[in-house]
Amino acid sequence: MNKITMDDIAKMAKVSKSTVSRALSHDPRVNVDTREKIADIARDLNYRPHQVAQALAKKNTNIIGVIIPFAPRSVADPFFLEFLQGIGEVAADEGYSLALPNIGLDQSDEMITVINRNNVDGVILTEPYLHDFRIEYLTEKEIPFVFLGNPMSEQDICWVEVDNETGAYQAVNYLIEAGHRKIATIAGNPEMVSGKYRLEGYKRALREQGISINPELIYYADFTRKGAVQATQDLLRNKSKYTAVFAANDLMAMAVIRTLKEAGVAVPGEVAVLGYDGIQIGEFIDPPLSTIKLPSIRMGRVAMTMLSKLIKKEEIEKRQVSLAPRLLLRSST
Amino acid sequence: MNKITMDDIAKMAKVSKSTVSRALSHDPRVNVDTREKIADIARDLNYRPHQVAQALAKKNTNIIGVIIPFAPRSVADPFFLEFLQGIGEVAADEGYSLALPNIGLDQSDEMITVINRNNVDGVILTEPYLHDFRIEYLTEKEIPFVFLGNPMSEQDICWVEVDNETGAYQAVNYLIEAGHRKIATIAGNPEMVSGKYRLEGYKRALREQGISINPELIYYADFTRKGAVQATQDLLRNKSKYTAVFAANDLMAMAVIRTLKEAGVAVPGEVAVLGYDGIQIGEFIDPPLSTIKLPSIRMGRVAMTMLSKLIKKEEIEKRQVSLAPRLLLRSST
DNA sequence: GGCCCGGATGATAATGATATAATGAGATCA
DNA sequence: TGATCTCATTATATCATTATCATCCGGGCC
Repeated sequence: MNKITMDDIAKMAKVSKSTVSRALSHDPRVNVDTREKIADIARDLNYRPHQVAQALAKKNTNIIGVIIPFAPRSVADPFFLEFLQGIGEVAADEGYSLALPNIGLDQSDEMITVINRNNVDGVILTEPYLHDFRIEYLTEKEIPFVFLGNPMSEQDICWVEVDNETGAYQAVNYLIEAGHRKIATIAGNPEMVSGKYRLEGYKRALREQGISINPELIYYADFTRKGAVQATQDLLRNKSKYTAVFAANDLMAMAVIRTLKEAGVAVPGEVAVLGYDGIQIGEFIDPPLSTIKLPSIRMGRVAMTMLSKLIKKEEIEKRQVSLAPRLLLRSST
Repeated sequence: MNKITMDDIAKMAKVSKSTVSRALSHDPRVNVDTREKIADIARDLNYRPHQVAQALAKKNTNIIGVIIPFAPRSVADPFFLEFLQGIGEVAADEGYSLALPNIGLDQSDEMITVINRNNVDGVILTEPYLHDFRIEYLTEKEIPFVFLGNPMSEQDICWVEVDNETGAYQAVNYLIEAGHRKIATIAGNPEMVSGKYRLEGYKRALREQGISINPELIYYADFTRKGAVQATQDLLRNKSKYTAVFAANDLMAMAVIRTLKEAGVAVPGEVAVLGYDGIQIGEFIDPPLSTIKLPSIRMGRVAMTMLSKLIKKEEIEKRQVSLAPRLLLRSST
């Protein structure tokens, strides 16, 4: 099947391909009549510009790389899919495609491949680490990027987040006001911003209410189901008393609930469980999961909108967007 | 930041860029010494080929398009994410990136955009329709493609599936053997292959066991949660008796369970519910969902492996792969 | 000595678009 | 009337590669 090119159209319209190029990109310099003639021919032939050639000449690909944690998290975590949905909506409107590089455990290698091959116009990153090496890398390469989550960098970086500390504070504060005094937490990876500051919020809530922080009630997992099961099993062997568990994400909260139930602990009767993220599936489990609801889809939209402006070098009124967490009470507390 | 090109390397190595190109692609015609010299320089400069230029010259992009139903299904349905994971693993191994075009309701437009712009080497499609127009389109354009699901076409198309009819038959047969006689079903979209044949399996199981098919117990939804809630509400108003519900996917099954529970119907006490897909999240709901487990990740791997061979025009021993469904009993039945 | 051969490399074209400089015709102005 | 300017269009360069054809050179053969 012969693909039709700009040259073909040029010949048929008896003009040069420069004119065709301009006509199709609505350049005002080309005469209205010729533009319409060219447009007609292009439509008749069902012509679509060759994106690769266009990308080479224009130096942009209209492709956005989205760096989502793949194994072991992605399959398990609907939160990122919701976020992706938000990105996708805006990206489609703005004419971008999404590329999902399959990021393994060693993100540095993958980053180099993705970025250095000059085939993305910008990148959306998730899960910032403290002192995230990717910032320096992308800055040096002059690739526009937006973070999901505040990477806590001194630089003026674009990001969208829901403040982790505030959200966690709000969560634990609620538990305290509901009468809980002994509150355990399954914290996330403390090297990640989200892991660290959700724990900080937990601690601040306890402190402000005059409750001493018991290190034996703080467990670390890696935001995965598996890690949470392990942590909960440790918790079950713990001699300290506790009446509530705050998990640093919903996925872990769900694992906590199941593990507790399997051990014969009633939720929320004996132990209340509170999650974080607000994934849709949370309402289907038993008991329906109380959680801190993040506007995941909206965050995706905001991130992509920001990235789009960044790429076009448009003015961005707010380069750091902090959305409000919302306590979503279902039945696990 | 100046991107380094092949020309730069050519100058430094004092050879032509033809030689550089050949050396870097391990062309045997180039002398071993010069090849190593060039390789050294390229490594020192951290050179990566410009993928877009490469794509233009070589006429392939190393990008695979994955057509996943976006709104309203994707966010909701972890099944596709699991499938995507499988694709991603193999794609990474084979050096392909994945592009996720944001497919809206009107798939035809999107297909044209994706395909006609010459920027994917191949496509993986999900959810075949009966007489799927995309087959003709892709065949004509000579774009390699693999379907998730048997599109029931006369042509020799590549696909991976778990036979819908068999899986559904197995599911319903189990219900019958467990003593159920009045079994309702929430069928999927009957224009989709999966919708139609899961219903066929349901019917055959009843027929073979000598149970008459009651059309009043057959409801149609569109594989979404929302549709299933509606269908379940209709079912609740139904005068016919029933003791079990077979839902054509897990997402709907979960909605069925919740809607029944909200109406005060005990699951599985009064009504058993059986799903289809085997998404991981199903084990967390109450009661944990019994289902037909599809090897979603494996299907992704198989599909991508097949597509890769198709692109390279390698021999494919089996162009149609049918994997076995597995009845996964948890507690909803 | 002339010819061929093959290994190694160079020069040039091709890929399909956009960007930039050049051109020609007609209008405007001093 | 010649110079300048504008407008529409063409010609050519550019993008960073790969593909194709050409060249060079030493060695073996007749």
